[in-house]
Amino acid sequence: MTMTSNINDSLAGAISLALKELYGIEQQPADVVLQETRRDFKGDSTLVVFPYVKQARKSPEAVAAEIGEAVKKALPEVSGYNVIKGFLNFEIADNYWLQFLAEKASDPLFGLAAVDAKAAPVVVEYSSPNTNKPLHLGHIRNNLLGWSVSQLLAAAGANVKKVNLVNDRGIHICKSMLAWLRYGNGETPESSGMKGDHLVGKYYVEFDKHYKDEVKQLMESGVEEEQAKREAPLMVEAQQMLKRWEEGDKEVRALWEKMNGWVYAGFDETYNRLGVGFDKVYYESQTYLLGKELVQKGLDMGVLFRKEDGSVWCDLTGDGLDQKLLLRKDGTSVYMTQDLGTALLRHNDFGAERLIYVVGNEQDYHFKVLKLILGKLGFSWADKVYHLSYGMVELPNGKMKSREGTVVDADDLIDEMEKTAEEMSREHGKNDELCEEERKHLYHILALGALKYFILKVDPTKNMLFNPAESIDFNGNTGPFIQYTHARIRSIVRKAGDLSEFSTLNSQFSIGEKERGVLKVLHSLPDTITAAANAYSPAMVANYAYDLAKAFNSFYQDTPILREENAQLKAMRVSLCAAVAGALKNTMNILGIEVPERM
RNA sequence: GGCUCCUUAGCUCAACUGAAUAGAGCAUCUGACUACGGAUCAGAAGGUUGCAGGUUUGAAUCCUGCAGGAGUCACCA
Repeated sequence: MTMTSNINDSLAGAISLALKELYGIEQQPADVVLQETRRDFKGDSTLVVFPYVKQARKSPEAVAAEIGEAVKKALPEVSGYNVIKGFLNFEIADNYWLQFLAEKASDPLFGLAAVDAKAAPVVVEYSSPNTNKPLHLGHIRNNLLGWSVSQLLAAAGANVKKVNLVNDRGIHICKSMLAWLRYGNGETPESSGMKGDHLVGKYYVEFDKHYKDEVKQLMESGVEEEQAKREAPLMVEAQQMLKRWEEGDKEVRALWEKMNGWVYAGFDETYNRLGVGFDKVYYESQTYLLGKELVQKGLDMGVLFRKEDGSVWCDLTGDGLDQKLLLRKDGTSVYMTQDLGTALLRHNDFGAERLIYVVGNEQDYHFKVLKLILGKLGFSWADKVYHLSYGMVELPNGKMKSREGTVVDADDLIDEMEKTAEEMSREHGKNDELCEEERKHLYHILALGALKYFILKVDPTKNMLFNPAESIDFNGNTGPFIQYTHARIRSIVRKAGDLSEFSTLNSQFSIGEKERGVLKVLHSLPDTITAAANAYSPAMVANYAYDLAKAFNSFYQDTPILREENAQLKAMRVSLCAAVAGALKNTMNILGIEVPERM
């Protein structure tokens, strides 16, 4: 006998049938809600019968008992049931769990859906940095989320394409360029020994400093603040530079290319360390013109309008919003203009089923407007745009502020984590067999395991607090705890050698509570991945991996595995170990976290 | 000020579409090692789920009001 369906599906089907036969209640199997039986009660799967008692015209206890009896008769996998108030707890036979282990959980790809490469892709945009300063903690959450959500959707069967949209043009870039010209003395990454993105960032800060001085001086000479900000010579010059850039001025373009090149080299290094990547990279410098064309089209269609000063707007007052600027009076484009263009381009490039944007919740308004304007421009696919809006990262002493120097730099943070991982490993590790290079790699994956898990375990939609001290913790609900569990299991499996696969046919044993506990967590993996993908929530996967590791550790602590004398039982336990290791590896992989063989 | 979101143990976080006694980790305290890897496990303590109402057989979850916090309302991105 081979297993065809999941026990919960069987239960739902049988319950649906029983409801109809006993009480004439029409309830589709898909609508039958089953939940895991709470630890304190006997059973594996629970049906709450309260919703049916009114129609059944019987007491909750009676309804539960009648359904229980009918389901038990219908399904051989149900070994029994018990009723407590309106809760019907089904008990699932050992054989079901053993068969599940042998036939499903042992598959290295258990829980992962096959990807149809021909299906319309789901395009995930994430990272999308500005090229005027290096990546910081906020970008880290974005990058980890983007990568992980992509992995997650793929695990659920989607044909995912990861894209990055580099914001390589605009007034902010001009600020860095201008400051470098003025104050840089020809400094380069080579001459300074600085990473390119950090060097350019330094001049962005430099601009701000001098600009503020100018504003202050103007105000002291009696100019109003607003006017001073607008008319400070540095600002005027930066704007002129942007204009020259848009006109294709050779000198400006050459400098722009040089400095952006520095930044890209720096970014690539950071992306590599974070273990993220893209299928396609867009540059706004190559796409913003399309946005301008769209604006012209909108004007022709009459859904946009031009003001007297020449600026172009979209009127959204009918949608309860404001008017939105799309082109400045000097004809240069703004953020929204570009995003309109890139959305169209991306739609044309991929014929996407969904366009997902991993962008912070500070831009909720922007995306609301983006979808509205796309709709007004007549694009039926506007509703395929999905803003995966994630919360801000805060520090124990409040928000990150560049002015106050509280920005946590991505590269520094990774350095810190790696140092700590090395210290921890030297103290606790069992890695004598590893060579120097392997050890370096180990420190790296432990450091990133800690960092990634710390960030991804939190519900993406919520703001989170990043406590540096806790993020490098290796105990409790952390990445390294799960990595450790994996390494330990792999050690057992290696020692077990090639035990012949256990067979459920002649198994002469019953499974213990701890084993059943682990099997049940394993069993819920496919459902967890589906639910997590629907919710775009790597956090659900992270918490799953932790639950599995904990269930396993508890089992491991008081159950002999290699010391077990009953060969069948031993084989089953080794098989269980291997299955858990596989599930940990796959779920951590969704989070972008590598698991080591030893640590 | 308008709009959006948030508030769960001392701290950081869970709780899938409303269901049994709201769960973990950290920190604190107590146990378990000549170990199939102790970076572990077992246990104790810790809660009026911001406050006040309402809907429901049943509310952390849904509705209303209030308080506190965040974001946004740019010719920045």
